[in-house]
Amino acid sequence: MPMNSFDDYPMSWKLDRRRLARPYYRSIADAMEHDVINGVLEPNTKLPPQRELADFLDVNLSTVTRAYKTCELKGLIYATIGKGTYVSSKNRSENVLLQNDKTTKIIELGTIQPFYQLNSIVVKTAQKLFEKPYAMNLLEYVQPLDSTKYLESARLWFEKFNLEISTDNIIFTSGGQNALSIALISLFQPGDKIAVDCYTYPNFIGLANLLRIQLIPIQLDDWGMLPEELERNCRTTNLKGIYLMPSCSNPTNLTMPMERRKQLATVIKRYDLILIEDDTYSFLLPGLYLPFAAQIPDQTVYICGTSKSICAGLRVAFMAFPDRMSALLSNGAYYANLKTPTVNIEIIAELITSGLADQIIEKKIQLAKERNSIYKKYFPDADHFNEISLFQWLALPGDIDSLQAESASKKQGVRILSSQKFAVGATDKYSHVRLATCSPKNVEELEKGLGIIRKIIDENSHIAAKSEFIV
Amino acid sequence: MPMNSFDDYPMSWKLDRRRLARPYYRSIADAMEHDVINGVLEPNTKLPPQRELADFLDVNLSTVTRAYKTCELKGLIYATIGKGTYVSSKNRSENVLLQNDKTTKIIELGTIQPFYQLNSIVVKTAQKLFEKPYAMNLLEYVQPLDSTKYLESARLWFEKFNLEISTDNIIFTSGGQNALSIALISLFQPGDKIAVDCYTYPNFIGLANLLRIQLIPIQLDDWGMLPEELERNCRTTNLKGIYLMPSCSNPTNLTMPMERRKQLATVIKRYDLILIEDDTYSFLLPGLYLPFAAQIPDQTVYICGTSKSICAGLRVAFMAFPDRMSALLSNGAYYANLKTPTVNIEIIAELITSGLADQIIEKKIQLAKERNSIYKKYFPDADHFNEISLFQWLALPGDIDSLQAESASKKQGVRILSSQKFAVGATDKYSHVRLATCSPKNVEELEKGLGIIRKIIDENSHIAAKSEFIV
DNA sequence: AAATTTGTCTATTTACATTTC
DNA sequence: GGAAATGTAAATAGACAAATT
Repeated sequence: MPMNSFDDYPMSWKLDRRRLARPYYRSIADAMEHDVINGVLEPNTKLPPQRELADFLDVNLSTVTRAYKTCELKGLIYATIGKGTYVSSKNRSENVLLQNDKTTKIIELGTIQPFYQLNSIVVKTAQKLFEKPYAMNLLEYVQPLDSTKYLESARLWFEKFNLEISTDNIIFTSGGQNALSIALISLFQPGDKIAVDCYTYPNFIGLANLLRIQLIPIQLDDWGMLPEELERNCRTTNLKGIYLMPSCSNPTNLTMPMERRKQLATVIKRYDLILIEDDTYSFLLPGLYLPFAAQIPDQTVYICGTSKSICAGLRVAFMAFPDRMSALLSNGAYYANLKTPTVNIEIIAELITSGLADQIIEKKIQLAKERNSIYKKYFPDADHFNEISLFQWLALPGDIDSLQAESASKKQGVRILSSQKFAVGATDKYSHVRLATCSPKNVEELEKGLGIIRKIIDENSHIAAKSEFIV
Repeated sequence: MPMNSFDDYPMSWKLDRRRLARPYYRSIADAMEHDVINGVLEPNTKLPPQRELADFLDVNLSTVTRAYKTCELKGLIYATIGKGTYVSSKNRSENVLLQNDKTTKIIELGTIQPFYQLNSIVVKTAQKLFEKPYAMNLLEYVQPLDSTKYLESARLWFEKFNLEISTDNIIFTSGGQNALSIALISLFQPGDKIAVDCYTYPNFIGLANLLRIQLIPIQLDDWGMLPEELERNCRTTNLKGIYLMPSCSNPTNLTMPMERRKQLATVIKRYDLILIEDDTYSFLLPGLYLPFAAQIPDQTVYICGTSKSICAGLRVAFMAFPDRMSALLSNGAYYANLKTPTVNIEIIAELITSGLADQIIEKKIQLAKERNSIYKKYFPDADHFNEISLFQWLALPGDIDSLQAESASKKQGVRILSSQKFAVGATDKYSHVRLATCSPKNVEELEKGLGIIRKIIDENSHIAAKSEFIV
C-alpha cells in the first residue's frame, strides 16, 4: 500500500501507524487512553473526526468509532454529533481517603466531613446496644427475627421527608455510595446512558466510568436541571436513566423548587427514564419538599444515606424502590455485598426510633447555618449561597482558572475542590470552587481558610488564566 | 420475501418471525432470556446452531451470534465450538437472606452458619471498644491517624497462613463477597473470561453473571482443578483470570495439595492470568499450605474474609494484591463503597492482635471436627470427606436427581443444596448435595437432619430420576 | 485423518440523525 | 434553510479455529 500524504497533515491527535496492531480498535483506544491519562492530550482538546482518523490510519470508519466509544465510556472523552469529539475535564478524582494525610496540618474545605462532635451521641447508643442480651445475635449472618424493626425505622425516616414507603420496598446498603453501585449494577448495562447535571457528584462520575455507563450532561439554570434540555436529549439520544440530588445538589448547591420538580417529572415519565434520586441532603430541609419518589414512585430508586445526616462511620444507607425493581435490586445488593452489617443498622435504627437522630440533625442544621454565615462574611456577593448547606459553590472571577486556584490554595494549606472535579462533558468557561464549610475543625480554622481563599482570589482576579499565580 | 420451508423444521427452539423487531439481536436475546428464565427451555436443552437459526429467521449469522453471546454472558446458556449451545443449570441461586424465614422450624444444612456461640467473645471486645476514649473518632469518615495498626493486624493474620505481605498492599473490604465484587469490577471488563472449577461458589457465579463476566468451567479430579485442562482452555480461549479456593474449595471440599498448586501456578504464570485466590477457609488449616499469593504474588489478588473464621456479622475482609494492581483496586474499592466502617475493622483488628481470634478459630476447628464425625457416622463411605470443613459434599447414588433430593428434603424440614446450584456449564450425570454440618443449632438437630437425608437416599436410590420421590 | 459442524472475532457496509455553518 | 460535517447504531461479511464425526 502506498504511503499517502497524511504524514504532516495537521491533526490534533494521531497515532503512529507502525504502532497499529490488530485488533485495530484496541490499539487506537489504548493509545488514546494513554495520552489522555498522561496529559499528552489536555482537557477540551478537539480530537480528529472519526472519518479523518480512519482515512489517516487506513482503517474502516466503524473501527475508529469503536475505539472512540471505548474511551467515551471510560469518561476520557465526550462526543457531540455535528460538533466533534473532545477530551474530558480532569474529573477523575483521586482516592480522597488515600490523600487524606492527617500528619500534615491542612485546613479541610475539600471533602465534606459533617460535624463529628455529634458522634458522642452515637457512641452512647452503641455502648447500650452491646450491653443488651441479644447483642450476640446481631453478629450473625442472617438478620434476626425482628428485622422488621429496622425497616420500620427506615420507613419512619422517609416519612420525615414526605415519603410513604412500604417496608417491603426498602433495603439497607453499606452507605450511599454502595447504594449507587447497587443501583447502577442492577438496573443498567455498560453502554447505557444516564442524564446528570453538567456539574455533578464526582463519586457518581467515577462509579459510572468504572462501570462503563455513559453520563450525558444536561444544562442547568438557577433552579436546577432544565426540563427542555432534558427533553431535547431524550429525543435525540437513547437515555435510560437520570441522576438527581434535588434537596441540595452537589456541588451546585441548588434546592430544586416544586415547580421544577414537576416539570422534570413530566419528562422523566414521558420518556420512561429510571430516576436515581439521591436524597442524602434531605435532612437539611426536613418536610419542606416532596421528593420525586413520591411523585413518580414507579420510576424512582430513592437513596437516603445516613452518613451525612446521622453518622459517617457506620456506613448505612436506605434504598427505596417500586415493586417492579424489587427483584433486580435485591439480587444486585446480594451479589455485591451479601449483606450490610446488622450491628451498624441496629445503631442507626435505635438513633432514629429514640429520636436522638432528630436531635443530631437539628444541631447539624444549626452548626451549618453558623458556619455559612461566616462564609457570607467573606463572600457577601456570592451567587448560589445556601444557608443550610454543608458546602458552598463559589463562582470565580472570569479570569481565574479553578484548577490553579485549587493548587494555589493547597500551597497555603487549604484544601478546596475545583469545578473541574465535578464537570461532565463541555464545561462553561467561567468556573467555580466547592468549599466544604462544615469540615474545618472549628470556626477559627474556617475563618482562616476562607481568608486565605479570599486573598488568593483578590490578588489574582486580574491575571490571565494561564499565567503563574501569586501565592 | 417468500415464505420458506422452515415453518415446521424441527428446531429445539425457535422464535416466531413475526415477533422479530429491530434491533434483531435484542429481539432474539430477549425472547431466549424469557424462555430460559420461565422454564420453557429446560437446563441442558440443546439450542439450534447459530447458522440454522440465522437461516430460519433470515438474518445474518453475526446477528444471532450477538444474541447468543448476550445470553451467555448472563449465564443463561453456554456454548462449545463444534458441539453447540446448551441451556445452563439452575445455578441462579435465590437470595438466601430473603428465603431465610426463622419463623418456620427448619434444620439448616444449606447455608453455612459457622458456630455463632463464639460471638460472645466478639461482644465483649466490642463493649470494651466503645468504652475507649477514642471511640468517637472511629465513627468519622476518614481513617484515624493510627490506621496502620489495622493494616498491621491484617498482615499478622496473613502471616499465619504463610503469607508475607507489606501493609501497603492490603485493603479492607466490607466482607469477602464485597472483595470479590471489587476485584471483578476493577480488574475485568464485561465479556472477559475467568476459569473456575466446574462446581464453584454460587455467589461468585451470580456476581459474574451480574457483571457479564463469562465463567469457563474446568474439570476437576480429587486434588482440584486439572492443570492440563486449564492449559487446554488457555490455548483455545482468551482467558483473563482464574478463581480458586485452594484451602477448601466450596462446594467440592477439596484441599489442594502443594504439588497441584505448583502445577497450576505454572500454567497461570505462563498465560499471565489474574488469579483471584479466595482463602476464606485457610483458618481451618493454619500454616499447613503455601498460598498461591506466596508463589505467584505478582498475579494474585488474595482475599481473606473474616466472616467464616472470626465473626460473620461484622462483614470485614482483607484483600492483598501486587503493586501493579494497587491503583486499580483502591480505585474500585473507593467507587464501590467509599469505605469499610472503621468500627467493624477495629473490632476485628483487636480480636486478632489480642489473640482472641486464635481462640475462636481453635474452637471452631474443634466443633467442626465433632460435627463431621457425626456426619461420618451417617455416611461412612462418602467420598470427599473433609474432617475439618464446615460442610460436606455428598455424592448421590446414580439414579437420584439432586434437585429432587433437595426438595424432598425440604418437605421434611431439612434444607440442603443441590449440586445444580454450584454448576457452571455442562455437569456430570451423577450429582451431589452440599450439607453444611456446621449450621444446625446443635448436635441433636444435626443428627436429626442427617438421619432424614440418609433415609431419603436409601428409600429412593432405586428409583429413576424423574419419577416421584418417596417423602 | 479428513470433512463437517459449530462458535468466535473483528472489520466492513449501510443507513441514519443531528449539529454546524 | 440546505449542504456539509460529524457521530451512532446495527446488520453483514469473511476469515478463523476448535470440536465432532
